[in-house]
Amino acid sequence: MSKEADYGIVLLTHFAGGEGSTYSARTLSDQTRIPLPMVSKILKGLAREGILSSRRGAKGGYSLALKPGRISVADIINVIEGPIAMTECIGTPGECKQEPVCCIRSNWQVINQAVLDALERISLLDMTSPLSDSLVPLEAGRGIEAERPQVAG
Amino acid sequence: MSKEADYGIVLLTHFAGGEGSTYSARTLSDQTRIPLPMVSKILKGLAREGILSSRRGAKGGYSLALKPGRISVADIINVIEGPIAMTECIGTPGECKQEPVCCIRSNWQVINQAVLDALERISLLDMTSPLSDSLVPLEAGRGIEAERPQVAG
DNA sequence: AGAAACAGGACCAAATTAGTACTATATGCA
DNA sequence: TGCATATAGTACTAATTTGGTCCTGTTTCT
Repeated sequence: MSKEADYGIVLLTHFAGGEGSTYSARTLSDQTRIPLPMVSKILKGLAREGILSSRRGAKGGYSLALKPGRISVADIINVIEGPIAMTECIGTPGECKQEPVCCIRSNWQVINQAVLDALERISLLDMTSPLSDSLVPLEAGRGIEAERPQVAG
Repeated sequence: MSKEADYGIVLLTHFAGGEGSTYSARTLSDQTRIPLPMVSKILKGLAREGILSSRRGAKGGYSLALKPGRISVADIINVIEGPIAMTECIGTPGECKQEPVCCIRSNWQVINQAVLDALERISLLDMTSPLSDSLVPLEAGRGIEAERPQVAG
């Protein structure tokens, strides 16, 4: 994940913990220790995409455009980085020279979708308090046989 | 995911579908349409890490060092790209200036672990045939409320 | 001996990313 | 009205990462 998306989630979580308050870019930079120009850039983008609403001028700033329970981590990554894709061929089919002879593309789509689903189920509200540790990961077809492999040295 | 890891999985899946056969880099390059020098580089790395075993000289080549049911997708990504980490702070704690005031790091660790677990349960053998579509993604704490948010324009 | 094939680097070029800067515009307030 | 505050938009640069290549060994088979 890019730093911009990372920062974006930190910033938005800050909003979510703040009960609908309005924050200026400067305030957020101070509170999160993320450099001001970076904060500014990210917030501008999020406002353009409709995640934040903005107000210019004195006493202006940014606030969440939606309830924090209605925004998912997947949404945020999506608007900042573009579509979540583990492999290139997920996002841009037909662009890959290997595609005609590639027999694992459909499997990647299944895996990608599972991760996507997971990130879509985690809301910004969830991020404001500790997530349950008993998250159930996806189940594979046959799974790994017996013990873990001995790898490297 | 980097292209190198992507290619690596394609190549290894090829081995897994080939009943323990030995392949030369050139043969694999022909069969997968991945440029030879790239194939060569990747296979060398995988051999060094113990995923493949190699034989030099005429009639030499590479073969899987482990049963395909005992190697996970996570293992492969791990040896090619290094530790799977959605955010920088997962892999390198203490390096992030935001860490002292960051309250979502532990949540990222939970999410990261869930994805990691998922990828560890998918073996190379699984990749040789279509994965079940009914993979169950991780469950979030409270989850997203009602319908999806209206984002962008 | 010679061809086939891996081992190990060094190396380069292009793309991406992180971060900055500048100008314009809107708002609130004295 | 004038000034301070704050976002909007965009252009730019610098550094890192990545994808990809090449070369020089060494091993093994015929």
